[in-house]
Amino acid sequence: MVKRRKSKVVPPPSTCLLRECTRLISGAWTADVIWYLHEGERCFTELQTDLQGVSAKMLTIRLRKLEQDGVVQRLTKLTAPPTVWYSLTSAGHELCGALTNVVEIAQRLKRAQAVGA
Amino acid sequence: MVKRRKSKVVPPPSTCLLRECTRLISGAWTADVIWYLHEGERCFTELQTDLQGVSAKMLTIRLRKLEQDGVVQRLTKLTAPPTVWYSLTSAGHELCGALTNVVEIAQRLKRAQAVGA
DNA sequence: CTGTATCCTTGGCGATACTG
DNA sequence: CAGTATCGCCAAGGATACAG
Repeated sequence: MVKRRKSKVVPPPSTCLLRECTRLISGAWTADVIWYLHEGERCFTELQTDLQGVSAKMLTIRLRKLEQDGVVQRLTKLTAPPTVWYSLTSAGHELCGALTNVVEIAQRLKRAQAVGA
Repeated sequence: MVKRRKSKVVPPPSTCLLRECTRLISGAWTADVIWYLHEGERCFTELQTDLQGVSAKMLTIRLRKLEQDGVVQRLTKLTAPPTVWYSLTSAGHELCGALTNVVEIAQRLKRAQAVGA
């Protein structure tokens, strides 16, 4: 059953250019995954440790989405206990760099706020 | 009543540096507000029109938060029907620039994805 | 080890009505 | 015009258990 009250799930494409793009880094843990992957190749449990508090479910979802978006690469190594390694693509590294700029500005704003208030 | 089951609202400050920063641009319409404000000073209803679909409540919340974060400025003009003008601070413009970089990368990734799939 | 499936809670956000 | 207050829905995401 669809159950639409008015017209909820309406994606007006005009103003959504930005939203489509911010969707790339939206969601809990997304930025964190990119951040920790920037430090180098990591396997699943390592990431889960790094992100301290993320559930396996969310980590999987985020990694799948980022892989699909071309931000991270998945590499299965057929070792005795098979492990999977994740790393950033070149675009992923670029994205991380751009994100870093945002973070810097955010930090500066936070400091300014702390001084001001 | 606080009602904690395990230890839900735990804000471990170590890994949360990034989250604190991404929090700045998180939430529906936040990026859009910054985006449209970048084009110049806008009043409340103009923004509401620009953002096509935002409720007054959310717009107010976003503007208040962005103002509090030092991203936007609020200026009340005591005209006959009093109007309020919003604009980006200098930091806000920087933030918008940084966001633009992210958007560019996101667009490129989207094109690559369209080609690849 | 690396996930996947299910259940359940929380709060983000839309809708609506009211105020100065 | 520029908000504020209240209600309610729904989806994001945490917890847990299970699978390859």
